[in-house]
Amino acid sequence: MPSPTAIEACSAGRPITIPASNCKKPWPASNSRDGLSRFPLEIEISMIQIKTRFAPSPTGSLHVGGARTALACYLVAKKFGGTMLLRIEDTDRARHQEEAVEKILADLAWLGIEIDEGVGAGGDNGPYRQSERLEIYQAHIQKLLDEGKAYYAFDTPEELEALRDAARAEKRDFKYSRPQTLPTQADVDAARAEGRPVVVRLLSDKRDVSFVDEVFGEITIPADQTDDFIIAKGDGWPTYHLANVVDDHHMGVNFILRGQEFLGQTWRHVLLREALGFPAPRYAHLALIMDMKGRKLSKRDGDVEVDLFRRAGYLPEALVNFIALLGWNPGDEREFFTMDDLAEAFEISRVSKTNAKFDRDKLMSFNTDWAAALEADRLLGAFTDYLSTTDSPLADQDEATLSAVLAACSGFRRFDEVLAKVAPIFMADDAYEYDPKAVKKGLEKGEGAGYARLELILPEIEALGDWTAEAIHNWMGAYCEANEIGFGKIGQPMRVALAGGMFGPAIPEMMVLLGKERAMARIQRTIAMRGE
RNA sequence: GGCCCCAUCGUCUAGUGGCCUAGGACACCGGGUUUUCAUCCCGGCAACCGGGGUUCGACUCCCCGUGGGGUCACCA
Repeated sequence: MPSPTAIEACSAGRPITIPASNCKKPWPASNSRDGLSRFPLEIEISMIQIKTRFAPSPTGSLHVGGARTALACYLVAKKFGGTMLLRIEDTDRARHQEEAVEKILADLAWLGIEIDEGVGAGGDNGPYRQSERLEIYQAHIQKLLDEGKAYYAFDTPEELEALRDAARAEKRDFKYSRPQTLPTQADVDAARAEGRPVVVRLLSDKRDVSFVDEVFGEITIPADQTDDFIIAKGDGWPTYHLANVVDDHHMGVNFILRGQEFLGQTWRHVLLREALGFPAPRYAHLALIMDMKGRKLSKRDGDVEVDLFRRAGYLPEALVNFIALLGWNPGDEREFFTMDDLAEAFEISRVSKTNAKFDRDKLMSFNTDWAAALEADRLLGAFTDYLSTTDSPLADQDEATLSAVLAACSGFRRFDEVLAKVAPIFMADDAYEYDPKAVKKGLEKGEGAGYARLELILPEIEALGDWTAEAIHNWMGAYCEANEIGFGKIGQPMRVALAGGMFGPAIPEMMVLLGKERAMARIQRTIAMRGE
């Protein structure tokens, strides 16, 4: 059964560094040269081994809000040569989804966020899944009980709900009222015998609770807003608050970054932490990401899961760059950042307190820029990764072909656009479809001028010696000049003949991708269509 | 509703009392380059939530109002 030794065991031999938090004067900082804090530092930052953690609950795959938090954890750890830990918070057995853990790991990896310790990385402070740490939590709960800092309670959820309803009806806050005399072990036994639930509540100090947040400054929760919250559920498992505080301490986490939804609940953590005798970590809460209507981002808004962006043809570099700039900026006018650039430039002191709206147009713009900037190798790798999520016939092409496709589509915004542009090329020569509007405009207009032009140029194309984009392009230019016509006069008919529509890569590139034989076949097929 | 937090172009934001006639980027509008789509280039439109203070001087500091968000679980 749980004993104090279990507690000692999990913190044995691990010196706890005291972070320079909890300093009084919060605003503004005059000496935040390290960029880590807007507040005066009491300890040189270089002396502290920073350890951040991302602690998702495995209820689904990673969404952009989680990705942003994880990115901040990664960046802070990396900037200061610290470590980032990944812990899975699965104390709620009902909502647990095992596949979610693998998905989260894959999403983080795709984004380029590397975990130093924890699930998927190992380490000496495990296990890193809360579902495997029950004894540790129970030991701490028992310790609190033994020291008179926590007590048992037997209310049923129904009774609690009734109390809340009553409070609401009277327009006053519901706060759990502590019994005059705390239950004894005999009361516990009696309750159990009666079949009543047995939970444990923290005996909260009745006082205002203050703490310093690195982005929001000093936060104070009035005493009348706190109460004796539950730390152990009826099923014996700890609540989020207890498990979280215990784990952060024993795992050596000293810098907590998380969403702003926890800001108003942090008082529970400080009270718990103090009852447990743990030193204070530094806190930084990140403002939330909203949809374009200003509401909390949800699945109703479409792609909010990282994996969906991957499947939609976005580059992880672009997503990371965009997300990093949601609520943070370097202070100058740079906007283009690699992960390494971010790690160097990122400063908690420059993180905004305002919620940010997730603007897909801007994400698209970043993606376009990144697609143009990425080295050919990396771009090819990303494209291959994208193709692996589709059922496109492109997925079977060799690297040389894929590279040629990418080059032919330079200026593209997203991988799905590349796919759309070259799709006709990778269909059978008698299978791609003609866009009626394009046929009318490029072929039929002017009493079949387009068809006539195709017939005229076919022999010249056949006579072409070099089948390279450059040679084809030169020939087209020379032909237009010799016949005193504009480029469009042959370009439009050729485009329709080659791909059936009015958009796609440049014609020479398309022809090279097709090969001479297939290009000719397509032109012939198109000519044969005349008069049908 | 109580409590906590926030408030500059449509969006992300710069701004730490005079450098602000408020800067950049995306979007949008106009023009240009281009054989198509896209890219790219040039130009333009566009904001300090309101009211009181403080000050010689407020986008910047204080107060109130308004608006928005978060949170008030045996979920995390």
